[in-house]
Amino acid sequence: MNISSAATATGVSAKMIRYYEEIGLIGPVARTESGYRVYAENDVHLLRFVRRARDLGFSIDQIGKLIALWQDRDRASAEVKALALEHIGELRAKITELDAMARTLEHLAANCHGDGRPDCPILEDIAGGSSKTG
Amino acid sequence: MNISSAATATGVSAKMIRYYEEIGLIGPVARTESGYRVYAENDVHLLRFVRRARDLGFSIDQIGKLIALWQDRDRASAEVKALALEHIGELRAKITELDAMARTLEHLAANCHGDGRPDCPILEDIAGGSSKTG
DNA sequence: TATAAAGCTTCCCATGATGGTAAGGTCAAG
DNA sequence: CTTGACCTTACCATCATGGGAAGCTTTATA
Repeated sequence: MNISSAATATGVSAKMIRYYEEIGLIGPVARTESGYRVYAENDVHLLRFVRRARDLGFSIDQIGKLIALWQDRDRASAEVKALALEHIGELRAKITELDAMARTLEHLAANCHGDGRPDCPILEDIAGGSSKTG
Repeated sequence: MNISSAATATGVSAKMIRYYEEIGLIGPVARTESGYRVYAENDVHLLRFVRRARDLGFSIDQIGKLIALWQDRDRASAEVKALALEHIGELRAKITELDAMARTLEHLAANCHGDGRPDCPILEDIAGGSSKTG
């Protein structure tokens, strides 16, 4: 299977497949005599694993660890769980941060006429740097 | 006021102040004869504005528009509000996306023993690519 | 005053994950 | 045997930020 078939089969672009190989996330793959990459079932499984982990928001670095655990028959599930919980913590922290921004803006927007007049609590807040919204 | 005083006064690093100038977000600032940047009160206000807008998650591009509106006495607050609502939409969409990831992982982690055994629904899900969590 | 320390300037590199493009080799179909 | 589709590597761009080097200026100190 060539790289574009592997890309179609896994949802990982050919560009990213080469990148993952370059940075060592996945090992070097087999090549034809002329240098074309050749993907076997195992390689496709691995690429699907990476794709799914990316969809769950894991960083490349975390995915490297997940792959190592996945391929280690003697892993302790505690290690996997710890990695997942760490990532959940990052996600929840980011959500909290974004939600604070959104709530602040929602308060400001609720108090903005949104008509032809120039008065605008949104700009006043950003200019003033205060956090009060009502 | 030199660049590092301006940085301290606004919470924008000297590095970023130069960058904002370079990309045209803020206009070129006054210079001493020897080429050192000199910041007046107005410049400091503008930098604080940028800083606050960044804290609210606006992109550089959006901040450029906010600055233009801020400095336009004849602006319509509707334009500012539209910009804010657009950004709120982006924030809420991102939050929804991250929350879906977090909830999926929380389900998987809840079903993972997290002990010395290798069995792990987290890895099984990522490897299997299915979305079922229970 | 001479010298050292601190601060300024520009320029280049790196991040993380992804996309784009260009130049050149390869393969399959007509 | 040509054409077109596909592969390879190598470089550039994104977005916002930080790091560092080389060289000039200003300030502080002996």
